[in-house]
Amino acid sequence: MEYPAGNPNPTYSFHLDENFDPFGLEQLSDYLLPGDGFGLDDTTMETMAASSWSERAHQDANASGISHATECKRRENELRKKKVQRGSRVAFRTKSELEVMDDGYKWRKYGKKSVKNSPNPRNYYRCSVVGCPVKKRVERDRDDFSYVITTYEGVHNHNHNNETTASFSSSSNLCYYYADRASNCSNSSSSS
DNA sequence: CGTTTTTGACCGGCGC
DNA sequence: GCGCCGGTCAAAAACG
Repeated sequence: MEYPAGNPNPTYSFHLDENFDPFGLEQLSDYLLPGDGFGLDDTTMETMAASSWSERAHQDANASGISHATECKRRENELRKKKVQRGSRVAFRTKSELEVMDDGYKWRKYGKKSVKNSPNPRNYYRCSVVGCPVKKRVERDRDDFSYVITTYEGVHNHNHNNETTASFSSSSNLCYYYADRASNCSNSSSSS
């Protein structure tokens, strides 16, 4: 699929320029939640972050019928392993009707899976540049379908191509990234 | 005709 | 072990 010129999603506010480059936020990604920790509002997220996802773990433990302690342990192991194996990881939650947003890179889809406890499928993409290790996942928020969760993994070993980044016009928007501290990167840009 | 999407198969980890 | 679950592969189809 070829992106239309400019940003296909007018409410998508993140830029790859000096202001906001998610790929430069490696230090934050150390605190990211494991995969199924998504789908929270910011209040819950803050609570969760403060308690090491204890709250969410509790919910999931109840849902799957295992003990809270076991679920917490599982999550800890998951996070630790992924930190070692995968390095940096950053997730965004964006209000959008479109799921695929132009972030300045070209992506090739390589998988699609339905995930447990969510009616929405998860899509897997890899950076089209050969040898580049970066992957991303895109899925709708299980709790609020008007939001899209995009998770980036890894760091590009090349520059983003300028053609697709050329013109960005974005209005103000909510865009949370999942880190130890909930950040509202609401951003209004008047550039065209 | 080269590249990307689609989609079921496959696989490895983990809980039981 | 077995089955579930999330992630990836790969062949064929679709695309432009």
